[in-house]
Amino acid sequence: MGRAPCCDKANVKKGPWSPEEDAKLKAYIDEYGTGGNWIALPQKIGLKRCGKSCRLRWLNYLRPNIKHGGFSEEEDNIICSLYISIGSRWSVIAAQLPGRTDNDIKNYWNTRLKKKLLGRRKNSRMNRLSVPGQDPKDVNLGEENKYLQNLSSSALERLQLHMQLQNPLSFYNNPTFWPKLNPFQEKMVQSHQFLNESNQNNLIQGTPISPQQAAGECSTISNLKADEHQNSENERNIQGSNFVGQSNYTGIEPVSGFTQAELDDLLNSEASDVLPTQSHNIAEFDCFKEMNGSMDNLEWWSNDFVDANSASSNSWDSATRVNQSEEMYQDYGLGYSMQTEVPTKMENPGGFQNPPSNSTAPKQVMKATKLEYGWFIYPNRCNPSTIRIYQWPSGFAGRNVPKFTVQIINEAWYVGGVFDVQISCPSFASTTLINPTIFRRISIDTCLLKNGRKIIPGEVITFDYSNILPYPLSVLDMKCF
DNA sequence: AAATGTGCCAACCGCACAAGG
DNA sequence: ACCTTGTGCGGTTGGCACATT
Repeated sequence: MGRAPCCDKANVKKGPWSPEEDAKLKAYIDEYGTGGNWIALPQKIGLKRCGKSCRLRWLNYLRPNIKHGGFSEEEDNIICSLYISIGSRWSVIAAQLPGRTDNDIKNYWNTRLKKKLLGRRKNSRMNRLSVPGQDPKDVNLGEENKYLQNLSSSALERLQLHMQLQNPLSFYNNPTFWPKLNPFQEKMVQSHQFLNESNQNNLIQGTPISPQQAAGECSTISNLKADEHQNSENERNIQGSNFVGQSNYTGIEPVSGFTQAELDDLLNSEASDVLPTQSHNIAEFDCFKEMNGSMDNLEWWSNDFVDANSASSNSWDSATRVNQSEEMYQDYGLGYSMQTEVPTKMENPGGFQNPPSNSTAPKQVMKATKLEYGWFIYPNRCNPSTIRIYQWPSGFAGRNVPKFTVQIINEAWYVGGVFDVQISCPSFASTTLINPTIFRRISIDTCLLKNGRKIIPGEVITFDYSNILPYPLSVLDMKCF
């Protein structure tokens, strides 16, 4: 037996709203509010409309400060980045764009932005994929085709977008497109070249880390405990003078504290080898100490990884597997034109003074230990000098959403280059400076910042973009120099 | 000029979830 | 524990406007 209809379908008007109906609804809600009952509302006003229809009309059209059309490049960036990371959670995406409704964004994505980003070659490409075994080289293609066919269209889109960002001809991966470094940065590039090459051997070349692998990475994150002393030092500095002096950190340590053997092990591990150990080890994280070691918190963290393996948000895992046949995608045009958006000069974010890169002047550090909610970072691909930090909304508690964590979206944006990174958080009085940081293949190791670990000047930071399930709310800016 | 195709967007539909009885 | 109800969300559709053939 089906569900009872929410209203008498025979006696409700459908279709476009008339100006009179709009006026009635708006006048009533302006004066009395919705009364907490949309179903009863149309009868009170005398509208022959379904309550759901009234709600939709109000939320999508009549509500104050609603914007229609005219999406800016900045909004495009946000929508795209969030779609790649969280998929079609339009309401969450809409929460990042004041005045925009989920319906508006959904329509905009489906009718324009998706085409703009994915280009028109998708179909021909996918058609080729549907004929396995044509190319003798594609011995494993049949299996992967099955896998691809099982992906949702959303996952495929996100995968394609992701793969585009890994395109070696893309802006992100092609140094010739990058803005020129200042002399200090050039010097740092040269002086750290051998480190880059050394680290490169320890990196997972062109291969996104699956959620399972990410879980594995977290399972080894207790290696970071060795840094706790340094962190404590930093914390004292932060809470005291807001200054972190030059660190002795050499940056030679393998990525994320991994040895090559550990990395190999990680890459060869099956999820079943990894997941069972995670809950034991993550209990050692600072973040859980901050959260009083609550098992609830432990649970959401575990669920986060489980969710990352589920169908709804698994495209990162998908990327890992499909990436084995990356050539299938590599000649996609870069649907997203950002070359023209590269600023000719790096912007100084408003609100604080940034000391010269080679200055020995004290630098302020963001007080990051008391994050009430979580943060995640995503790159503003339009403006390569800017990435953004998002904050978890408190309202999502109870929906298996982490109270706080730090995540990253895509590593490709950062590939190569040396940046001084200054994190500016308006809600904090001070800022964090990473100076210098070698961004070779970058994604924030979620655990590094998740546990409130301070970013140490001179250290090599590894970002991990793989296990992302953020529910963003507010935006803060983080800018690179 | 008519037919057809395409883009766009408001609105609808059905499902999932939470709250309350 | 189960059922009912209201709400929120994402996918889909219908229809209008404009472009192309």
